[in-house]
Amino acid sequence: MAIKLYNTKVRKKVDFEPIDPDNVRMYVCGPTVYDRAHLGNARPVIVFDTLFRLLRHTYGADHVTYVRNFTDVDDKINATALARQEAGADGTLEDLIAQRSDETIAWYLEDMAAVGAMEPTQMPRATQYIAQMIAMIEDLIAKGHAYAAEGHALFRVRSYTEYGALSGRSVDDMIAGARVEVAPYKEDPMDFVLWKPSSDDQPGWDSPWGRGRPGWHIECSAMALDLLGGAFDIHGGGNDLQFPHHENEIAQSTCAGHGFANVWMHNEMLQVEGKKMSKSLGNFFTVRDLLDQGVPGEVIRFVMLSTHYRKPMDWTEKKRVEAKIRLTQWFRATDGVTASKQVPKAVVVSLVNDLNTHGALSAMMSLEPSDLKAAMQLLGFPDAEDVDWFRHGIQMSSIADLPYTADAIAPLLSKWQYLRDEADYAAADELKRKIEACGLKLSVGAAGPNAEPTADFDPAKLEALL
RNA sequence: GGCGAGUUGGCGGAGUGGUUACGCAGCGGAUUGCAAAUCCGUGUACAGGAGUUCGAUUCUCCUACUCGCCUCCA
Repeated sequence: MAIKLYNTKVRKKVDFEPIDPDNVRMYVCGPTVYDRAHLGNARPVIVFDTLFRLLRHTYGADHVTYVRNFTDVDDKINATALARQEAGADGTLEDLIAQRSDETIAWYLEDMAAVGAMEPTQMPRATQYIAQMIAMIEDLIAKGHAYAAEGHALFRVRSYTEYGALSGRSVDDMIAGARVEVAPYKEDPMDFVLWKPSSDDQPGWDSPWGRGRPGWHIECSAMALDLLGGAFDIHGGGNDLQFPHHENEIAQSTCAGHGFANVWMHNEMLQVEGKKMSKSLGNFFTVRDLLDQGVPGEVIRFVMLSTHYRKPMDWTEKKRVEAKIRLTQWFRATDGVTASKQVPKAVVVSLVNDLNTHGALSAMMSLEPSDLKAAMQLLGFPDAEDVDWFRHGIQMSSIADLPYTADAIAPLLSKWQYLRDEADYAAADELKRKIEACGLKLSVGAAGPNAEPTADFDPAKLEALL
């Protein structure tokens, strides 16, 4: 089935035709590793992970290369390292910077794994590509698209006539907007930094322009070239990166003589209860915060996939609750079931249509268990057999296989059943009321009475009932 | 100020030039000692105005409103 993707570059959906079906190549802008990933950071990760899975499903698992970088050259990382040094931490500033990056990367991978994201094929770090960046800058200068000035290297925006095409802006309009940094060493206010000088307390590398560090944009161009070649298939990221980051990447790579990405994909932003997530509004939280609050990663993933990636996604408490209910039903339906070999067509049809994940989830509402399981696997949901919170709930509802409170619950449920069998409903209801006061919820299924713990479950109260 | 996206039933959220998803909630029913769960049934909504058309929620233009980006931020 042909995949259609919305290409920001041409502002419409296009049939996706890989340059090489045996090696489909995708680059996604990764995080700056200075702190825990917030919920908004998880959106592109989940979106492009889903695309990665779809591409693997379509072209074969070994025929897709997915590169996502780590930006580990950044002033916020430096600031943390410097603060630690001043607080008396051992090691050089370089060590402390590396330490901060390393721990942040470990957190990131842990949190993203929790929401079901596979690791990309390659995860290059900016600090490993300094030489390639310098080479590319030198090439741009040699070709007249960049220049050195006062320890900086700058991209000459006026030398690239297509500048602004991706984001639909013109250089003149932007200057009219007057929100550009004016600097004496710039030929034109729109020119952006490829390389900048470092002071002694900042990390730096030797370069033809003196000791310094790369600007933000050049790393993606250099890494993509090295790992994916001069032309590749898909470049993704949040739509806040469209300008200037992606515009600048295009300018750099194109002027260096490379084809760069054919398809540009941008996900919309995340909101929380209808508002932008921000520290000042007090609605800012990380993926780890949610996980620690007991929100399972697959619930986060479900909520993310329930809105199309090109629409703003509103994270709400209500959606979180509904997602968990839905997933519980699906896990219940697929527990112990063998997945179908083929993913149901209705699900694939939605996904290949510009990653209509909501449509896919909708189609999954009416599937047979084995088909549902196959679809869930394609979308990156774990198997029911591997989900701890789900297993725990099942265990609690099975009299034969209860955890530590089994001895307490079993006789109580037996007694309740006995009273009901005897039609002594007044006594049965009274007992039910007491048991439920302990935070258990009673129900009657085909196999007999069940007890499921609620959030208020208190084993101590249960012990007291005996 | 510049650029862009969006506005669908009570809510969430797809999609389509004519037959109008899906989920939640609601309502009716089955079942149930009562519940829960489950099952069946049930809802013609597409911001406003103008235009194109035999016909527009779907295309074009205008208006209103919302949101995002332009500044470290996915």
